[in-house]
Amino acid sequence: MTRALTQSMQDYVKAIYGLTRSGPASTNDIARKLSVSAASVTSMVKKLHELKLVRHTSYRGVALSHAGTMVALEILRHHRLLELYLNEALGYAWDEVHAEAEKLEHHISEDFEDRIAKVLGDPSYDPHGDPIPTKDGRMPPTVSERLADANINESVVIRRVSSHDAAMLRMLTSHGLLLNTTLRIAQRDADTGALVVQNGKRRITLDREITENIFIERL
Amino acid sequence: MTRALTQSMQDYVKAIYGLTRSGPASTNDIARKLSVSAASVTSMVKKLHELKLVRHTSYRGVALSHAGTMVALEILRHHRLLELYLNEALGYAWDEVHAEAEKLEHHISEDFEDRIAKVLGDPSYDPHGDPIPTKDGRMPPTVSERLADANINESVVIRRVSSHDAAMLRMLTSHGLLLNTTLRIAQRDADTGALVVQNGKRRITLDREITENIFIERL
DNA sequence: GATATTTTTTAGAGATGTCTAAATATTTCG
DNA sequence: CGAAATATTTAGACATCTCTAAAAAATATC
Repeated sequence: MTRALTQSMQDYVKAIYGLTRSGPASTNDIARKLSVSAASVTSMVKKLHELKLVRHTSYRGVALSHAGTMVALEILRHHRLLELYLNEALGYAWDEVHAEAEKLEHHISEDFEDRIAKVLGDPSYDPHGDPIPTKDGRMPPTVSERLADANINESVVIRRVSSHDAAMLRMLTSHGLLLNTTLRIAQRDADTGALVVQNGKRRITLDREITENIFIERL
Repeated sequence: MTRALTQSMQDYVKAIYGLTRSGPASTNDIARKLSVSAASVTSMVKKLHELKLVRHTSYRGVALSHAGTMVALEILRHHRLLELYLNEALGYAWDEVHAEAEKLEHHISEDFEDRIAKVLGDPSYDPHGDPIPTKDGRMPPTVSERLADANINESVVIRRVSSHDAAMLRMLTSHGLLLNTTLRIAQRDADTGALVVQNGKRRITLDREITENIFIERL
């Protein structure tokens, strides 16, 4: 902890982390993700650059520095530990945890973080199957294959649903598509990419937007 | 919930609540309690007055309106439920709960409040023995007799320690002076008002500042 | 390759909540 | 009672984070 970052700064760092999985983030991307104007992003990015949390060249996009990445991972650890805690200790459903964790993540102490981690048995994954960064900034391994890319007739297990869209999560729940559910790919719509999957006796059609956010393990 | 109050407004409302147990609060009192300048208080009080949360006449002190009191009680409910939750569910000591609850109280949802209340069995008292306001703004009964006013040779039970001073709470812990501990008043220093109390085999001297914050039940 | 479109940045302003310094009101006390 | 001390308010400034509008740079299109 070099110095206290404002909540706003933390939100930007977190947003940039999420947007730079593959290459630098544009000003517009960040603005869209945070629902602020592009001008606001430019000015905040300038501040983060001065704090050495991001690298930025005008008109060329933004990337986190090592220090910035560490900050992002710490926030992500808070967020995902909270999600799991809300789920396991307080009975929140997986579609409810995100919003509450979002509000709390900036306000818990290191001590609180340590205590809930301990109560949870030092967990590696949150209720969506997303990895919880360790205290020293390492990321537990995760499956990276998308349901969208599975083959017809293949059997797969849902290991991660990387979405904060509560409506989508509830829809999956209603069809019995939870973490660790095994399903078989029945058919694929050549035009839209939508998949029909077989979950036990149920057949469910999932459009591409959904199948791209579901990560699987092949059987 | 008429509208969202800023955290700062909530802090002022809470401070005013705590200062108006007996008569209106002065600008200076509020400034001292919140560690801000008197000028800041004047300007914030003006805003709270416009929101109809306080009554204020220039140079004459501030009091909460009914609406303001309801806001204060809701914040207090959050705070004390959190304190108890931290204590019971996460193993925080009674001297550690205040600081953490202080940070979280503004950021939990109604849903979170309801869930921890339920887990705790809808409790009426926090780890210091302070009453937890009900959801509809009623205050559970509390003892109001101070240890400071107990008589020599009287036996009393500690029912409430209304202090956020962690050092004082740790000192009490170290002498075995916890909630529901029975003790006997051995002697009183006529000058300073300090009491010597007998807790089992231990004799402990408590100065007036402390005995005024310990509330008791007479036996 | 010049022009049009899109993206990003700069400039300047507004809201919030804080401050200090100065002015004004109230209270205390000789 | 009137002067001194204290308390409160006003005035004006500053930091943070946001915005819109306009300018500048980069990219796309004909």
